[in-house]
Amino acid sequence: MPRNTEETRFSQQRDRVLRAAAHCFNRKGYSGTSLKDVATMLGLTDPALYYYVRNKEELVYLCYVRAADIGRDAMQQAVADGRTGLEQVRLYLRYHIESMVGEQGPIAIMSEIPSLKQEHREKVLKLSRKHSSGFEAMLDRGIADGSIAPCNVRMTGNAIMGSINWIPKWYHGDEAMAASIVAEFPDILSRGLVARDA
Amino acid sequence: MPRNTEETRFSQQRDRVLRAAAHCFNRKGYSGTSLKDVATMLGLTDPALYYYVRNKEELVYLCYVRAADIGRDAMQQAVADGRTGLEQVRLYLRYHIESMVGEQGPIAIMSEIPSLKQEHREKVLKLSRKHSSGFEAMLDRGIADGSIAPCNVRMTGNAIMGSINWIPKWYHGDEAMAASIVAEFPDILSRGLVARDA
DNA sequence: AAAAAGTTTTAATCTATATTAAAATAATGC
DNA sequence: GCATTATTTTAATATAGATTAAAACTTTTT
Repeated sequence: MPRNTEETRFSQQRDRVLRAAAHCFNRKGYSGTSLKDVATMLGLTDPALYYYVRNKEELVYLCYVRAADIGRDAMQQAVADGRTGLEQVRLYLRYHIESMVGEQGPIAIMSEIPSLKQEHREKVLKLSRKHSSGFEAMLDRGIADGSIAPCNVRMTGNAIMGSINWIPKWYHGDEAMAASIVAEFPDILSRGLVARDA
Repeated sequence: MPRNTEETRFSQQRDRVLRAAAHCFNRKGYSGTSLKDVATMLGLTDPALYYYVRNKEELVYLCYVRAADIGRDAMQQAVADGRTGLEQVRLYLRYHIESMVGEQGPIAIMSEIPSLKQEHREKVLKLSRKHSSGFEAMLDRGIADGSIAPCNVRMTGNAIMGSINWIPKWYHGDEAMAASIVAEFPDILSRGLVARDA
């Protein structure tokens, strides 16, 4: 019991740290936000953060891993829930976007991977590539099953993922806006994919 | 003659500075890139940059203004050249993307506007909003003339612009890739807009 | 070819902020 | 209530990198 509760409390607190950091990083960039910025946001002083992360670089790294995990979860769920490739894409968009603008709080944009130290950079790039491949696989599936019109999956993936990645740049917690994004984006981003002949 | 040639040489050099800076900023962010990084890229030492810009903040500001100008030019040209709203959108996408991956060298992503000092921030935000409105106006025009299916222009604009803004994050000068982007993106991004009934 | 203007460099300063160390406070188990 | 562990703070250190100043080239002008 002790081990367990302590661990959850610790990791809960750490998650708060990561969310606060994501919020700052999304607005002012990695080096643009000081640890003090993040700490202040949580009502702490900067050195307190070192209780949760080894250093600033690791803080970013963990934010990115968290972002990747959330994206992966959305995709897995979508693949499980959707029948056709098109359905899967639509569900993925919905799930992922719901996470981004919802409860899970701000999710870090992976915009400064180059600033990570080699080991971390490679791990994040790996996750990132995996996510891209996963998305392209959904597109291929849709093309194969006839729900998606043939297209350059690589470029289509880049286009759609870019649009999603950019959301945290202009969305900053406005509730009404969140609803609007969830309601509109999946459709806007997938409308161009559907096979005409069906 | 003297004034003129000197001025062009100066502004040409300054443009090289801005392009080098944009390249660095796009990869490692504002505070993540040192003036030394930028200078080294041009075969200079850091203090030399102060001959072209007042300080680092102004360097970013000028990069952003340059980016805005290029986007504006693309849009103006598109509005001049296209008949229907849909045509204008397509041309704009093509022109803007051609600029981004072409001659004009890397164009800065406006991802750290919050780091600018108030005066500059306001100016850039103004340009940015103007650009967004311009895009939404093209969409409205298309909906009015029947070339574009009715949609939430605000969100559709956010979606498409986000996709474009993200390009410099993954495109880093590969020629073949550039051709592919120019060939595919305009179509990928506008396919979802076209009115079905036509 | 001397003077002036334009451009870049070397050397010196200055500050913000990441990080560490040690101490203090709060919480928990016994 | 005491001892241990967890969490945060205050105080001190260290350094990178922006900025400034003054000097050295370089190019242009006359």
